[in-house]
Amino acid sequence: MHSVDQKPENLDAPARPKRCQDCGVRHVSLCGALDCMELAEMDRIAIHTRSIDGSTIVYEGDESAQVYNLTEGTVRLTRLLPDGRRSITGFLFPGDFLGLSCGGKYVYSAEAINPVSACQFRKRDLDTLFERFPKLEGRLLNMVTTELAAAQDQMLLLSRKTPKEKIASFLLWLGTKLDRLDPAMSQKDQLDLPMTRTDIADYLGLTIETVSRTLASLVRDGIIALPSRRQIHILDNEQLIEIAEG
Amino acid sequence: MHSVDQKPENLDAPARPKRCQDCGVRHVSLCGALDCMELAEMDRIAIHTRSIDGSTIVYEGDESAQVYNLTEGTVRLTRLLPDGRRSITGFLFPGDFLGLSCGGKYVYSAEAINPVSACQFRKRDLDTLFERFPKLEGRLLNMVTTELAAAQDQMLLLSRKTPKEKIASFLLWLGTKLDRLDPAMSQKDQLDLPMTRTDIADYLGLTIETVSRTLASLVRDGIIALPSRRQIHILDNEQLIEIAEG
DNA sequence: GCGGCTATTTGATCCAAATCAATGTGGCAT
DNA sequence: ATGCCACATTGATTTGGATCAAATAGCCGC
Repeated sequence: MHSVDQKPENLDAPARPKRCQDCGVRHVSLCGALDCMELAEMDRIAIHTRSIDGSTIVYEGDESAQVYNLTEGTVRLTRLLPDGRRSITGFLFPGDFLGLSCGGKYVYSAEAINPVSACQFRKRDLDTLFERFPKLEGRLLNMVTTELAAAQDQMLLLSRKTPKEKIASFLLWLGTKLDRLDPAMSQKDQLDLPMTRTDIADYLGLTIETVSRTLASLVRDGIIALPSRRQIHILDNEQLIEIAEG
Repeated sequence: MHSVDQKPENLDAPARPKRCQDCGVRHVSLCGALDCMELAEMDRIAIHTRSIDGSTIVYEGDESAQVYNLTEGTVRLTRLLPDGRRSITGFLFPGDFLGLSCGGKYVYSAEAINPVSACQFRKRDLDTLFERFPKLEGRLLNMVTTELAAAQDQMLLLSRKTPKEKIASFLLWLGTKLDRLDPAMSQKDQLDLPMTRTDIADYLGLTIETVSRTLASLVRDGIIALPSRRQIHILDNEQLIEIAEG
């Protein structure tokens, strides 16, 4: 199905993320939710890891002893049915956490869809940290709660939206995500897709053919342009919003 | 669409939940995750409320100043598209929390589908409690994380399972839920549905006709029986499991 | 630039589930 | 009991998106 079976490599001399300009600590990019002290401490116990394009970072069903905080790149979370049908339950971007799930096992596989860097923590180290910084847990609670709300949006999308609405919602969502990553550089109307059509299809509960045809129809209507396979220009944001919701 | 527009009634002399046999405190049923001290304190700041069948407890988009802990009954969480298409993103049972979502607004409506009792907290009271019992937050984090995993299961179901697989998964899931509520009384193979066919359809991303037909086909295959509209006997659990996953 | 490979697009056909349309059933108020 | 009404089932028809099947376009190593 997918040839992705390398464990992430912990480099011998681990590449460290850049230091924060403000406070001098290295970056665990927790969406700006942490103060410097917390950042510094989290960084102290982190191992910096890299995963190459296509490699699997965690495997569905594996013992979940590690938690990751993504610092670079994009990760897809996948679930499989025994016969190979696949669902992508989410994409992770820098700042997102991976592996927080309670209980002993990961409930999804996480695969790098481009070169990824992450800070890796042992779960029990993190627990120790929670005791020293009780507010950390509250911040994570907020993050997970936000994720849950997003998951519910996705359920509405998957169960009740048409392919056109799904694609429109997806493009708008991706726009805000990419914009948040680098507000300076990105023009919100010019998306660089990190994922393939297959990924989009598995994220939206469609086939690649339907994704392709739906994008084509949006091009025909002058709402988007496809300068290349991995680029999408949004020409008419207003109308995209209109399509996304009845 | 649905004639559900009564705010929950805070009874003048609020009915208090039963005291715990072990420790004498009143029940905030947090899935057994709390110790007696925490329970007692949570109970102290709770208002006990009741909602009648069909009433809406919280409205999508409303200011979310209240958190509820369900003690009796069943609640459905719904999201609507502007044109009325509906998705039920989950059902809540006694012990479940409602309204934890961060940010200022509820992201779904919550409706009682039978008579419901709940302990109601002001969010800021809960925050105060978190400071006194820092572990509480960690426990909630675990609960929300578990919910998130369930949400991802549901995404796989919605996007990639066939109607038959959806119904089978639903029945198995409901069985474990109802069983957990009252392990003594319930026989796991005899389900009392709290929800209508429409609710099931909106939960599984199907139409009521398809729900009805699919149940009928399971009856034909001798896998379940429908003694009445709100009762389902599971005759062949093994096969139901087999159907639920390819 | 030239194969060779994979991702993507496009076209033709099919089928499962939605929609449309009755019909049946159970619960409840009178 | 009776009638009413919302809920549920069952049947007929339609259709949107899946599937099957090429064709095309990038992209990489050489």
